[in-house]
Amino acid sequence: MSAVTDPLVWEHVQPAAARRLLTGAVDAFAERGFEATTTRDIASRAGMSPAALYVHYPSKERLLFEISLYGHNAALEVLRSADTGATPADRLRSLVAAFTAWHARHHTIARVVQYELAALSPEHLAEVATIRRAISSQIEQVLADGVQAGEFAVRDLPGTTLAVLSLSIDVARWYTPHRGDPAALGQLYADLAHRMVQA
Amino acid sequence: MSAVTDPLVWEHVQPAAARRLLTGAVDAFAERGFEATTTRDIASRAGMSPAALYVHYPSKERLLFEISLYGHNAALEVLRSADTGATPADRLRSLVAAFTAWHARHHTIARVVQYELAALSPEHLAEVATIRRAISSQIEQVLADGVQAGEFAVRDLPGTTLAVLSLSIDVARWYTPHRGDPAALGQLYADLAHRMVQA
DNA sequence: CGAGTAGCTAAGCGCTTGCTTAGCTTCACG
DNA sequence: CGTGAAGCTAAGCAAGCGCTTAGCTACTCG
Repeated sequence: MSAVTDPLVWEHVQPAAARRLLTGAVDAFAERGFEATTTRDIASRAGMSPAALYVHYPSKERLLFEISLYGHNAALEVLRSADTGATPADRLRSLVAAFTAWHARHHTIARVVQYELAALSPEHLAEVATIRRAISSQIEQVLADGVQAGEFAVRDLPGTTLAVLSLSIDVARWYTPHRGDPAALGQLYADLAHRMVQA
Repeated sequence: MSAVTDPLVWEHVQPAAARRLLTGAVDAFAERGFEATTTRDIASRAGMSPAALYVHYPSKERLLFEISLYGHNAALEVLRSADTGATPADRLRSLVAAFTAWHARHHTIARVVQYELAALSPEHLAEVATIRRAISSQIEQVLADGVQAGEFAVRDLPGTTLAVLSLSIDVARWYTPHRGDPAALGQLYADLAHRMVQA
């Protein structure tokens, strides 16, 4: 049950106590949701009293925002560095494989990223929404390039973009480590996505 | 924002006051999640005092369970009556179109069904889990039939089953009425799913 | 050494939560 | 007409919530 988030991902968070609080919050938010998680729960996962949380973060929502912002940026970065390949087909396969594998490998972070948007303040939501649009554009561009090159046959470009993203995003909902290797899942999904669009 | 659930769907819930509470709960759970929804919120959507809720339902969780159980059964029923067609390809297209359109048309119910499982009691969760397995089997069987008939080329049957389901389920996360006609979306997704598996 | 600061805890404040109680009104039915 | 059940509300209870306060300890640095 208690899937403990890899602390290496959060090495940039200093001091260590702030990092322990943050990883505890990721696990709690992913397992039970933001609203069902108490500040006492987060603090006790970090081995501290509830008040210690407020030494490092001004509110529970701010903790969520830091996780969500970092997670969105990480996902976008994964896409940007995976947009490689000679043809649109190669690029699409690389993008989908990387995006899917990220959602599996970091499924606790991904769950917070994808399913706790409603708990963000309007200002914070607007900030991550910008990143979400960039993520979506990255996929849409490759599909458009593939159509232009005659490699892809796509009837509804925005709809198909959303479907390709959907496939990877939904991994965060159901994935657990016993469901297999993230990289293998990425390959399977790259194949499925490619077949969805190829001419 | 406040997408009001079609009361026609809940005609079997009697008396009318119980139905108003239930549709209010569906809307509130879909918009804000089970944990963020208060019994006062549900009651006020039904135009009643908080105590009136307990005349009709023993707890907030029971309200969630009735919604979730009904929603799961409705989704399974939609699949069972859509499993028609001469070939596995026709059957798959029909299943995916119907399942996808249901998630769009009833996206508030679907959101509760797909994203509030963690708030159910262990006993209630076990009950809906049975229905979820039946839903999954329905798709897996068609894919297996298609492979046997040589119509489909599927490397990883459980993985592909999950992917096909994923595509439709994720509709509940992002769909709003302004995103177009549920039936058209169903056709698009039927096409995408078919292409994912065809030999 | 002495002062300041960072990091923490015990205690608790004001408020909201799910749910209960007591009692009122309406209406079917002998 | 009288009685009981059904359906509702006003009021409120105990528990738990996010967050604050006051104060302690350990460490850095002039």
